[in-house]
Amino acid sequence: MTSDHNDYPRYIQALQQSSFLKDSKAEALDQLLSQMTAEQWRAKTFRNSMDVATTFHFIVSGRLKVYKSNPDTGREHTVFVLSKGDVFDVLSLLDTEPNDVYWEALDTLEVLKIPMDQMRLWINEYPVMHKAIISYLGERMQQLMNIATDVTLHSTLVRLAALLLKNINGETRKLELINNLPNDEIAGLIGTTRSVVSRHIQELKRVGAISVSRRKINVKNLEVLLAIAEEKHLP
Amino acid sequence: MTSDHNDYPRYIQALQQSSFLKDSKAEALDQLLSQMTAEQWRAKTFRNSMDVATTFHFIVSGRLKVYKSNPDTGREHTVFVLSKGDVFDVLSLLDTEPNDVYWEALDTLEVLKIPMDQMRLWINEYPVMHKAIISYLGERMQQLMNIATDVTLHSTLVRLAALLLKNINGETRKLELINNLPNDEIAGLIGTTRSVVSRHIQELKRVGAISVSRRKINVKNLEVLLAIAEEKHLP
DNA sequence: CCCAAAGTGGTACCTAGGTACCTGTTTATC
DNA sequence: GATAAACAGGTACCTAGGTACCACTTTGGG
Repeated sequence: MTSDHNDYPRYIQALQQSSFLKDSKAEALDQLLSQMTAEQWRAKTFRNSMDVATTFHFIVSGRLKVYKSNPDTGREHTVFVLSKGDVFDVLSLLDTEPNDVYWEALDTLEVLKIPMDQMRLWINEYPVMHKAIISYLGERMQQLMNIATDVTLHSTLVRLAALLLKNINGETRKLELINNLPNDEIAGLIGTTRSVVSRHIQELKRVGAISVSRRKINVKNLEVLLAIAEEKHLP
Repeated sequence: MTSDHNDYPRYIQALQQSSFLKDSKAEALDQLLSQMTAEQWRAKTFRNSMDVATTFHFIVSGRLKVYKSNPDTGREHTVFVLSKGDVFDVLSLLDTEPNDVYWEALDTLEVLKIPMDQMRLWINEYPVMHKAIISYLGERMQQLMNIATDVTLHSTLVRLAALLLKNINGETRKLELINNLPNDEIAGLIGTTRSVVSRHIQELKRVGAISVSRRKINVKNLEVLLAIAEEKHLP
């Protein structure tokens, strides 16, 4: 892509905002963007590890879920929801053994893509990137450790309350990132099934913690939600 | 520690074997070991993130479990079992937010320790370490992703069978790393409770997949175990 | 060597959460 | 705008797995 492209400033801004590239200089980003191609994914399009192993992606807008599934039972577990500034797949970038993971667009997704080899070359040209990658991986590892143990250490109701709290914007008190998602997707995020989520949403409405209108969850009572998430809520 | 120490050759050998240090030169390892102190942990001694945040550890011998727990219920989930050549805590090394994790010795544990700051300095002197750390983190992340989704995607029996298969030595057909562990600890590894493990061990004995003698599990029939792990076993 | 106390494993009972079935709601087609 | 098809959510029923209780086995102190 050349710098006279219509969306060039918007793309540069998206790259600048990425925590993955946070220590990179402007000219390095220019050089990177010049090698990239823009692509649109319609909602619900998905790829697996094979498909994305040879291309590295930056998200410009939209949401993408990263999940594993059991084809025999149809159960899914969503590990991350990625959005603006996030990248995938970091593991392929590191040349680890292929890991069968799926990526699926939750909305219309705008990505910038670059061949994996070129991305590796670019990183080697800017050694400061190694530190950035390490801290990115460290953060993700910590998140993964929590996700890994959450399912066994806490009940589904507690996990649902914690999920809502994690995604509330401090100022607007509105849900971010996970708003507008059907019960299906919420279930995947806490490692359970849709019907259990539905049941718990009824319960949370009943105790006045939330209200639901047109597929949007509104938090009504933070204190109750906190009490549930911290397992202080005696039903 | 000076190079005239009795166990010096054994320690050097342990460091050489570590995948974390695999690309390091002999003199770099000497320099590292010179700054280290040996320490023994008796079985069942444990530390949390606070305790180990300021010291970096290398395991020389023995096994160490890394786990999270819910103090309200007493449930525990073991994330990793570390042994000879493994290191902890990598996340503290990266200066990420403290993560409340516990470490507990499963046997008598021999570690080499070094102040965290000195470890950071040493790494910065040997830039090849950055790549080693990245690939170490990548591998662990992949493992964590599997652990995170296993609990929701597979039943406890399937997870137990898979755990046994993962720890069988290809040649001797004996269990490694997890042998000799009480049902308690096995339960922590697959994210369930001791009683469920006990019940499943009865079941596996009944179908002839394993036998148990003096707290040691012996795999009798790999095919049956594989069928269960791959969910092809119709009970 | 005896006894207490801690450690380990087995199992009956019960409940959290999963399956299956249903109703209502939105989107696409002619 | 009518109708089908896909999508979304609610809930009765049932089972996998957790709790609680027991019995046996090992360890350590006098």
